[in-house]
Amino acid sequence: MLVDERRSKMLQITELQGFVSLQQLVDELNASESTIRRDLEYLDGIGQLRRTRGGAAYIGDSITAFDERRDRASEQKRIVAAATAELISPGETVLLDGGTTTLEVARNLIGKPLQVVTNSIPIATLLVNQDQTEVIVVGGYLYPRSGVALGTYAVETLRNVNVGKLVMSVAGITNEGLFNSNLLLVETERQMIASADEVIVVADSSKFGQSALARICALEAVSRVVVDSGVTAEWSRVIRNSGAELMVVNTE
Amino acid sequence: MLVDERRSKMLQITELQGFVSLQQLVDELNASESTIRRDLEYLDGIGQLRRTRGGAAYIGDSITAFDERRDRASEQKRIVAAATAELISPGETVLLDGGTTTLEVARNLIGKPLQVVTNSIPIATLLVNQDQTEVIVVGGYLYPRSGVALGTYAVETLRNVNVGKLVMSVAGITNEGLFNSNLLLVETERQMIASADEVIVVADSSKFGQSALARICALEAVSRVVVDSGVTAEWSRVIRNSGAELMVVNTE
DNA sequence: AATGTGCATGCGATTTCGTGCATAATCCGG
DNA sequence: CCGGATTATGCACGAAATCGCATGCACATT
Repeated sequence: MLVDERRSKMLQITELQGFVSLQQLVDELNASESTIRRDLEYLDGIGQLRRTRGGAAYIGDSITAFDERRDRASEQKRIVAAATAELISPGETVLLDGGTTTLEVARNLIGKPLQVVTNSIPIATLLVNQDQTEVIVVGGYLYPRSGVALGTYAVETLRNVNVGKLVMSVAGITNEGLFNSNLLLVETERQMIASADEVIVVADSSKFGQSALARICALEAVSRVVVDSGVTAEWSRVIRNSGAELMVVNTE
Repeated sequence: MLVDERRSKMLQITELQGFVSLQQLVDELNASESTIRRDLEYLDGIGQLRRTRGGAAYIGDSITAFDERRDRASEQKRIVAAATAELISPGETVLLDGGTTTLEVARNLIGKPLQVVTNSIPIATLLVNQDQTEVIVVGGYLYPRSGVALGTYAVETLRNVNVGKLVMSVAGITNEGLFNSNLLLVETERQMIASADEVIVVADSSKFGQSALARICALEAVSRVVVDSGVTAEWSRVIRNSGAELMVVNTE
């Protein structure tokens, strides 16, 4: 491994986590403790990070202005997201919708060789520097706060795309189908569904029975639903009757 | 294999990966270690890449360019970027190309009510949460490390866009016109120019006389050039003769 | 006081670099 | 077409930089 390469990876790890222990760097970079210390000394010297006892901390000027530590997913959401990521095999082409849950899924996809299509800027930011992942970003009007591209341009681009699997989250699931609370978003998601062979919906059990402003599609359009173990037997039956495969993840 | 062909491939490999080991170049190009060393020496000499122990690193607009020490050059870049931002009036629609310089311009646009179109994920990330700024992101294949969307999708989207001003940076400026080092990037930038009423080029004086792999356009296509005060009288004359307005920013 | 953890330094081993020189390829004027 | 000149390439070897291990010290905890 080259010197610059190693130092660059150190910074990447540090930025992603905020803090790193010296030991973690030793493990992940396959270098000796001394080498890591010397690198830290150098990087601290040029002001790229700050040494601390036992490791280092990242300093400011975050290019990924999305504070990933802010919208940290709950433990339960993380487990469901990890299970969803397991459904994606290396080499696949997958379309990731925006949202904190799918962002968490994306985190669990790091390291797999994949082609990822997304309209979410946070997801694109997360994956763009992973060498195994090829990222195609869907353009459009950027919705503030959530950082997802919506609208005509997004729909138009998606129309020219075809992917194996779509991973999306929703605001509500009822007998009538899937719901979300934003019309632009729903319009975009409809095209996503049309562009995907298989539709995977990630939801937590509280979403069942919840309706929202706009209906995305019927349950029949869904191939698979991933949910935490809080889901009731009744809703499990509804989902299975619709033809979707239900995957309940143990989150106790 | 021809000399230029080999060196061109070296640059291509280096740009794509960010780092390249000498050994990898030896293997992939079927040349001896000495030859590669001499090529690296040459390419480093003309500023196309940076030699490092054991290999080479890509020079250029990369969002992971951690080695950018806080020297006078980046201070210059900030001043020039700030002056460029002054050219943009509230209410305008502006297209921002990717790159560290244009990112710096974007920082100076914060607070102005604007409609910003960009193919740069870092710029989109920076501006998406500013209430006064409406962001339209251009989709496409995300180029690793620099975080800009390129390729067919990007060109296609840009074709349907029209903006008042385009702000772009380049790798080189000669009598022949503007140059950049990446074919996909150049293809996208050509469409940007076609979609803009006014083309503003931001450059530092060291770029003058520098050529690169691919030509973007002739000087006549440029409306305005912003540059630091290191530019020579001769180059100033060349630019003015081409019909572009030259804006020299005092960076002493 | 004993123990544990982190840090800086010195030193030998290893890798990489630059240079000199011989050989091969290419160019060019006649 | 040819022969000399120029340039490019490959190999070898001494010099220099880097890496990893070991040692000793500082500081905190038990």
